[in-house]
Parts: sequence; C-alpha cells; structure tokens
Amino acid sequence: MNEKKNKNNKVSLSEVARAAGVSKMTASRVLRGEGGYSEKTRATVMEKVDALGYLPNRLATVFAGDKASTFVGVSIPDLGNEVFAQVLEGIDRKLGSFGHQTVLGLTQHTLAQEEAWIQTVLSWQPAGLILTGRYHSNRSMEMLLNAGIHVVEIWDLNSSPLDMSVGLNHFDSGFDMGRFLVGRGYRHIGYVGTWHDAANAASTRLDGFCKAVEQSGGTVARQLCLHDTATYYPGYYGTEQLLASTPDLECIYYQNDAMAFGGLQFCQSRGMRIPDDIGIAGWGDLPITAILPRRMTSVHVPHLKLGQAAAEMMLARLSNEPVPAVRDIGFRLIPGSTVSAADP
Amino acid sequence: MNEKKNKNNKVSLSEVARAAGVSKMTASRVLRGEGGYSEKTRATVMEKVDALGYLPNRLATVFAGDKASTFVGVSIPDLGNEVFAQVLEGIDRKLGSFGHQTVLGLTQHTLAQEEAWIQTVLSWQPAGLILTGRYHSNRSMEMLLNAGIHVVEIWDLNSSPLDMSVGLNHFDSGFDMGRFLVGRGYRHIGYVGTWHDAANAASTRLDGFCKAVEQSGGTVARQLCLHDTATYYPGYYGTEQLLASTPDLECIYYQNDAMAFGGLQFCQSRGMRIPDDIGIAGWGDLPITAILPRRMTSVHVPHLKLGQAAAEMMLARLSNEPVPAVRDIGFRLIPGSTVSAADP
DNA sequence: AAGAGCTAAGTTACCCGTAACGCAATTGAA
DNA sequence: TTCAATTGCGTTACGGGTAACTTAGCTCTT
Repeated sequence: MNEKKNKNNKVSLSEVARAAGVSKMTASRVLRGEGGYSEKTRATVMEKVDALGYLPNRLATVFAGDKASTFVGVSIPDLGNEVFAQVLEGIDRKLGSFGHQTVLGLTQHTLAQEEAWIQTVLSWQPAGLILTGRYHSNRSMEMLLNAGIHVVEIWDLNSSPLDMSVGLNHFDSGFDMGRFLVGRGYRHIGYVGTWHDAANAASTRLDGFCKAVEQSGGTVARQLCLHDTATYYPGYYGTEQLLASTPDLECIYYQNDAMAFGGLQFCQSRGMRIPDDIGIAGWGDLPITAILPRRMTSVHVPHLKLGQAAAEMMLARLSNEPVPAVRDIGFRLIPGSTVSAADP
Repeated sequence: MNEKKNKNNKVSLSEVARAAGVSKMTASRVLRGEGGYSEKTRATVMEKVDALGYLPNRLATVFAGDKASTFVGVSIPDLGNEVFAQVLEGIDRKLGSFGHQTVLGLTQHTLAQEEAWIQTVLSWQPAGLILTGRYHSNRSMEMLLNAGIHVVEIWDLNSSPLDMSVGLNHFDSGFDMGRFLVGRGYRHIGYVGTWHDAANAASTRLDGFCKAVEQSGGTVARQLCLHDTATYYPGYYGTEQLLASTPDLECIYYQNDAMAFGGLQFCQSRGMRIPDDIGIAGWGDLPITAILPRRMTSVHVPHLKLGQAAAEMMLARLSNEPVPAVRDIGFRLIPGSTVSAADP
C-alpha cells in the first residue's frame, strides 16, 4: 500500500533500531520494558516506533523463545445452539482480558472434524486447548498427549480428564428431571432429541432420565431421535411424529429447550392445553424463558460462568498456579409451569 | 509428558530427517509433496513422521516464507445476540473448509476494544481480518492501512470500504419498515432500543425508520434508548417505561427481535391484545419465530449466508481472484402478524 | 590510583522451516 | 560413446525476535 519496507512490507525491529541508532537488542529491551537502557535511549526508540508504525511480530517471539503462544484453541460443536454461544462468549471474554486469543473450531458434533481441527491448531503452537465434550478420537488423544499441551474439557463433567475438566453432571441432570416428572404424577413419558454418531452429553442426560423414570415406577414409552439439528422446528415436527405413533403420552422430555419450545408450539397449535393435556420439559433454560408468561420446565446451567471457569482454569495452569483437575459448575432444576403443579 | 525432544519437548523436522537418514530439506519436500525425491525416500520419511508423531510447526513456515499465516481475525460485537452467532458460524465453517482458522475477538460494541484487539491480532501476522461494522477508531484504521492487510467489513453495507464489504443497507431496512407500518395505518409510533457511544447499524436503521415515518405523515413520538443489552428483558421493561410515559402509542418498533419479543410479552402480560391494541415490529427474524403461532413483524437477514459471503470474499482475495469490493446481501421485510392486517 | 561493581549498551547464536542454488549420478539422445 | 538433460538430494542463507554472554565506560571505595 505504501513504501516497501521488506518483502513483507512490514517494519521490523531492526529498522526501528537502525533509525534510533541503537542495536536490535536495545530496541527489544525497550519494547519489553526489561530495563538496562537510559531514559534518553528509551525515548528515542519509542519515538521511532511511533514514527515508523512498528508492530511487533509475535510469531517471531514465540518462535525464538521456543515457547507457547498466547493462542488458546476452543472447539465448540455449533453456534446455532444458544448455549454454546454463551459458553464461547464466557471463554473469549475471560481469555481476552488476560491477553490471550481464541482460535475457534466448530466441530459440528463430529469427532472427525474435531480431530482435523486439533491437528491444524496444534501446528500453531497454542498455549492450550479447550474442548467441548469428553469424547475424542484415539488419534486426537494421541496428538494431545504427544504435544504435551494443556487441555480443558468442558461441558461434561469428567472425573478422569485428559488434563482438566469443568462442566456438570449430565446424567444427574437427566436423573433429577426424571424423578421430578414422576413426582409430578407422570408415568407414560416420551423423549424427543436428535441422533448422534457417538455418545455425548445429550445421550448421557437421556440415560440418567430413563434410569430415574424406571426406578420411580414410570416408563419412557418412546424415544425419538431425529436426524436433524436440535433446534425449534425439529422439536415441532418431532413432537408431531411422536404423538402420531404414541398418542397417549402424558409428558414429553426434550433434548433441549429449543426443541421443547418447538414441541410446546406444536401441542398448542393442535389445541392441547399445557400442562393440563400434556407436560413439557426441556433442558438449558434459554434466555427467552425469562420473559415468557409460562416458564419452561427445564434445567438451568450457568453457561457464561462455565465458559469463564474454563478460561480461568486454563489461565491458572498457564501461570503455573495450582488448579483442581475437575470443577463441577452445577445445575438447577427449574420446575417451571409446563408440567402439572405439585400436589399440595 | 514423555521423553524430552528439545527445550520444547517437540519433534522437529531435523529429527525426522536424521531418523530417516536424509537432510532436512528432503524431509521438507516429502512433507509438502513437492516432488524431487524417490518413492523409497518418501516411504522412509513418512514412516519416521508417524513413528515420532511429528507435527509441523506452522509458525516456522510462516516465518521462513515471510508470508501471511492462515489465520483470519474475526471481530464480533457479542455472541449473546443470536444473529452474530450465526454470522460467526457462517464465517468459521467456510474458512475452516478452506484450511483457515478463525481468531475471535469480541468487542462488546466498543471501538476501543476493537482497537486493542486489532493491535494484538495484527502481531500474529493474520492473512486478513473480518470486522463487524463500518466504524473504527482512527488508530485502528491507521494500523490496518499500515499493515497493508486484507479486510472485509461486514454487517453495514459500506460503499467506500477500507478494502471489501458485505452486508445490507440498514437505513433502507429501517426505512422500509417505517413506510410499511405507516401503510398499515400506524401514525403514533415509539421505539425501544439500546444506547451506544458511536453510530452503528441499529442507529442507522432508526434513522431510516424515522425518515420514512415522517415522510409518510406519521411521527416517531418517543425513542427510548436503554443503557443495557439488546436482549429480551430490556425489551420487556423498556416497553413498560415507554408506555408509562407515552401511553397512547399505536405501535412500537424495536432495535431487534429479542427486544420485540420482550415487548410483546410485556404487552400481553398487561392484557393488551396484539395487534388489536398495539402493533409490534422487530428486526432480525429470530429462528424461534418460525414456530410461534403469531409471526413477528420483522426484517429477515440471511445471517449464515452473510458470514459465508464474508469468508468467501476473503478467500478469493487471498488467492488473488478478482473480488468485487462491495456485496449487498439483501434483506426481506416479514409482514408477520404482530401489526394490523393490510386493508383489503 | 587501582580494582570492584554497576550501567548501558553491543555481539553471537539460535529457534524451524523453506528458497535458492549446487552437484553427483543416472538416463536419454545424437 | 559422449554430452545434455533430468533426477534426487544436499548445502547455505535467511526471517524477526530473544537468551546469554561480552564489553566499554563510569562511579565508588579503600
């Protein structure tokens, strides 16, 4: 765009040093505020930095020091799901305020994409990785161990993490909901979710849910797993399918709140009253819930806090502070009013 | 974690080469598939690559070639707003499928944070930057020009972009909505949005909206700009405030759909009927709209496509293909049913 | 007055790949 | 057979910083 500096058209430290009449090393010391220079030298160097518009090349720093960068790789399944967007926001805000950068990787819920992304991102010498989920391909784990890199696994609580883990017990959150629904009088219950090629948090919730329902004397009469995204409309038509094949359900548990809202709308569109004709329960406690007249029966998770906690653990590890390997961020069952009221 | 390789505990190309009994250069050629080696050599090198778990150091590659990395910096105001999450998803999916990485920066709608992030991310020698919005601090623009880097400005259509731009005409989208609402018989209209320290897309929409309403014989009786986030609950209580001071409004236009939903809920909670007692219009066409019985009057924007288009423009520029400097992604007014029906 | 101790620099080597060039051995054509 | 072209691989230099070491000049002490 303007005058050539070098091949790359960028001002290097050498040029600043030459302009200031000092050596590279002195200029480097000034820029790092390391000391060992006079005030006069400092002023001259800084003046030239401004004049030439010098921007340091952090690649070279990392390269020279043979140390890790300030990058933190963050893998997220997708951002269409509001909850993951919030987790990512929590992570990036915290990392950013400590001078670190988020390198994003969307895996679309597949281990293969995660693996490809891990391979790429590792080649940039990141300071650490934050991965969603506790399941990774064998090659992924091999690469992570081989790189000897710090890893925080989020979302699922993982009692034997690769390195560190922060999340919640999805099994328990499903279990609690199962017991809660049976406690509210439901016995014949259905499930609507989406299909996945590998175990994940949603399937863990369903496991816990089924166990609790069966223990308490209810039955999960039908589980519908759609080949679709876990969003509003699949919740809508999934409910239609479920009720077409199993019309006598008393209550439906959904993979998440978005699907539950879809189901709620389907039921209402067919003239069913909630919760008199059918109960609805979701997971995740979407923000929109806060302003709706009828609160969704759901499980609240502190998503932003989860992201921040993950970033904090990574930052602590990077500065060699002691970090507990596992942190439980917890959850809270929201009784809501899309299921029948408790008996007085 | 395991045996020391060098200071960094990482396997370098030299070690692979030594193990394979060839020079670094030959190993490098094999890994890049550049040719100039025998099949036997290739096999030996690749075997050692696998055996040692070698991962290339892309930092060194960039550094050696004195060229740009495969990083693309992407600045986004926040991810609490679903529409930006979708834009980011579109960007990252497209970039990822072409071997590029997204380095995220959340600016929280402030130019100062954007500036700080630009400075940091530039020091990592990114291939390019994708920035949300057309407004940047002077120092930001100076740094961008100085770095001679490719930039795509998204969101606002910008007829004289720094480099490239893709988005929509927010003024027009506000203008169209203004004319539409007056066409539906509304004259006394209010606005609820949030306050910003600098001009942005939302304020541009409001400008267009006001102009259209006034041109068509209506008035924007009151504009309420909250010091809060543009989310559901501020829409709720903002509507309460607005109606407390100006109870005779016939219709309210909101900064976005989230706030509009908040307003809708507030009105309904006070027993007002929509659209008989008051009209509601938003912007952005949130996904949840698709399953609600009453479609929000709004403006649809192809968010995912916008993100993909931004990534495509960047990728085209990086491979020296011709790229139009400006691309209009368009929008579509959704009449919805939260405003009175058209006269027959 | 001479050495100890400090300050404010400069010098050298190195990080890990790749561009550019060099060169020996083999192949092919005249 | 002889020379040119090609193949296969090695050598050298380099990029932008920084660690580690060196050095010149000054101050202070005894």
